Amino acid sequence: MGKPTKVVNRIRALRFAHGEMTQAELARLVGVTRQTIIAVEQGRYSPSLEMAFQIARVFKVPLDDVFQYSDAEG
Amino acid sequence: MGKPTKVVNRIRALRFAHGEMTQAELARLVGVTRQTIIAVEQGRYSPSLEMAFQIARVFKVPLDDVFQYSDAEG
DNA sequence: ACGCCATGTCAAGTTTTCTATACCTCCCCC
DNA sequence: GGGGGAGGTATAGAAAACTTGACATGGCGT
Repeated sequence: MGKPTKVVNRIRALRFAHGEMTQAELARLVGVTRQTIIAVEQGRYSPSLEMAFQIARVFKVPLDDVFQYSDAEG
Repeated sequence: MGKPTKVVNRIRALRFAHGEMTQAELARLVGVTRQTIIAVEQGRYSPSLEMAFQIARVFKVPLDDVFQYSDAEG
């Protein structure tokens, strides 16, 4: 299942916009494992608020720039 | 423990700024239980990203207006 | 004094998020 | 034609978030 999540994200785009940053590198900078990044990037589940803030911080953008709430779904 | 959380919030202030909205009413609008609102408002744990977006939506403000990430904290 | 409402606490339980291993495919390079 | 790096899958289990229900306190109105 995983319930496709109401929150969408631009992590993949932001990674490539930041020097082709790999999932492993992002995971290291955020302080989580690689599969957590994969799962969040794919929208299999939405991250904790703390992790969301840390991802935004890595990319030096506001949180709303990484994650958007989509009402239409589920 | 509960780990005092690196994320702080202005939920209480926003509730009072919105017609003295009660915790129970906010919980109803967000779609969670009253205890969850209490715990998040007190910073006992940080909410999921979805819940954070829903709270911001109730108050009609951006997410960054409700929650702030504070690096300094143990 | 009494009831009621808002806030808060505790404890036990479920669901979701996250970790740790392991393994798999595809592409590129030597 | 083998090795390595990047993305992805699967499983089991820990940790955090969230629920349900019961109970305690203080303020307010009657």
